[in-house]
Amino acid sequence: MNLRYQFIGGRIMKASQLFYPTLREVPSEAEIASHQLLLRAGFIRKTSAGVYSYLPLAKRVLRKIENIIREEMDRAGGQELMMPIIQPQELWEKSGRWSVYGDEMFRLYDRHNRGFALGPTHEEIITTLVDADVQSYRDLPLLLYQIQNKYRDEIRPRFGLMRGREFIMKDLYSFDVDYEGLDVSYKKMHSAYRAIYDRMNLNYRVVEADSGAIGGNESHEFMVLADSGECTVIYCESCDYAANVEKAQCKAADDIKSKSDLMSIEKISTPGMKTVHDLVTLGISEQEVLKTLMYSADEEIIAVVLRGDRDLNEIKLKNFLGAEQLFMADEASVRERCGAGFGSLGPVGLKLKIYADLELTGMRNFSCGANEDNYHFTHVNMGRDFVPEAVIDLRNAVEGDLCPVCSASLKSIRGIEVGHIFKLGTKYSDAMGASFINANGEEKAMIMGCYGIGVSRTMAAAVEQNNDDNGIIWPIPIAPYHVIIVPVNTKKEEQMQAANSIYEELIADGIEVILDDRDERAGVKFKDADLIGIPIKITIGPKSLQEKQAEVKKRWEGETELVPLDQVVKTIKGIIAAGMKK
RNA sequence: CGGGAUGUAGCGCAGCUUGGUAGCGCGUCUGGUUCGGGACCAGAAGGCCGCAGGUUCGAAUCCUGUCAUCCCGACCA
Repeated sequence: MNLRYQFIGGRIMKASQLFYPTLREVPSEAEIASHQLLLRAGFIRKTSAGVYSYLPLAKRVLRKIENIIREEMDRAGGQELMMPIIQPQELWEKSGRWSVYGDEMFRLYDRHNRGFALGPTHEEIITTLVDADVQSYRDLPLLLYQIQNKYRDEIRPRFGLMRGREFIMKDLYSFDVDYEGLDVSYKKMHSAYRAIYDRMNLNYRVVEADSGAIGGNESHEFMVLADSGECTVIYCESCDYAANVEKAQCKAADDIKSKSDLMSIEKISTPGMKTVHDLVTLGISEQEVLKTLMYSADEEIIAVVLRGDRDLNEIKLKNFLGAEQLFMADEASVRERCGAGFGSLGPVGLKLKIYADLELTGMRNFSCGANEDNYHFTHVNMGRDFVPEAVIDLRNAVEGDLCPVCSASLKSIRGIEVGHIFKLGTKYSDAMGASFINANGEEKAMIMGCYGIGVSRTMAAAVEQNNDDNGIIWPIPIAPYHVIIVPVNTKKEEQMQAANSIYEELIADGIEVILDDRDERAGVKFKDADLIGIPIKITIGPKSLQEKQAEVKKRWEGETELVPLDQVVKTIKGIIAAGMKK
């Protein structure tokens, strides 16, 4: 393999000149490993909440990630372009998202008071662009991508690069003549994404996802597995099923159907009891309680019922209802409609549409609010005491649920969403009027897909997954430098001579290497080398030098290997080649 | 947006209760001794105590406002 695989810029490779200000102490604002380490190791500095400067080491990592992405996008037939960050209001009004996007969108106004958005995404621009210059089916399919800064005024930026307000993203948009074409483009991207994360040596999983506000019907997320992840992934060890918890289906669990006889409904006094947990003090378990939630779905108040210990999945509810807006009803209007406040609600006698979770099918004789403050019913049964509008899958899947595909027990794990691919269909091509003339001379809307990768977030995710007490451990394919050479004492000429000659040889072979020529004590240099996470460290010290040897240590392993000086370059090349392929 | 916390030197913090002109550790600079996992000694530089008002003879400290940052939550009754 050719190690001279990419030149990512930067000629300064001597630590004495490199700008990587390391910190001995943890900045107090940083909570998670990637944030702390990227700050401490001199990769990033905060400019304002959720907005960061990327220092030279970080820039190199970003370039490597970008280059891997570029190669795979190009291989899949993508063409790179670049679109503006500043986007005119009128484009966003055309798609209807100027109002829909809300506070998440940074807005600014020019001297003529014309509105602009700082692009949170680029569907509007690209669709307009393609509309203007693509008229014929002969020009399709088209796969266009860019790597660009994006802006989202997050409610709460957090965790450093994980959830920033300015971030780097690769976004590709596909334009096809029909849905079969979209399937082809989607599959190309799916495998390109796998190739990208494989090449970066990240431990990830592809999961089924909800396509959310962007619209469309098929969607996958690429999750880098890490405890600090903001997403919960539900997956099956017996088959390939994996889904974002927002999407994960719950099976109707026939086998847990209660066999007890139906008992008569009974009203009990429950003074002051408002929560499911309160009822537990009466000897009723959370599994025997029926929880009633009131929602306002496009102005209509509805009731949702599910088992007391379960969590409602609002996305499932929203999708089922096809509602534009869904939020919990306020207590005043609930009291007006139901005659009781939160905590005393139940489905019995309710004159509202009731949506019941699938799991309730298997429940008998449960307890719920009586729609009268301080009273509950026990021995309530669905079908007899109330009839729901629909019985559907409404709850969040949890570990131990049955796999919807193979019925094995599901597991749950945390993940960082680093990639997301969508089938969009014609949502934007319709809105922006992006059409073409097909072979029969008919005008048709282009069928679109969009495919994103959080570049800066991927860098953080890589750190999150690859670190130890001493610092970062970069996977070789995205490490800022492959090798760091540490002469134990820069004042000893023979050490510097040996270090320099290895340094020159490695550079000549296209290997990216830092020579730590600083007049520092060995301990300081070792600590910094570990902190910034360079995968391979070569130590030149008096002990081994006497034997004409250097010490080679992999950052991810404990042992040091003694290598004859004239074999060092060969050894290093071997380690890198193995690390690039892994 | 709701709740909580914090703003004092590049970083980490003390001082604030009980007002009296700012301190510690790390880092930085100079000199020396050291030199294989964040050395030691001596010296030095560095602060509109977030900002704006107010109280007071006097404010980092008390009061009001404001801004910023971080954490939790944002509707599971």
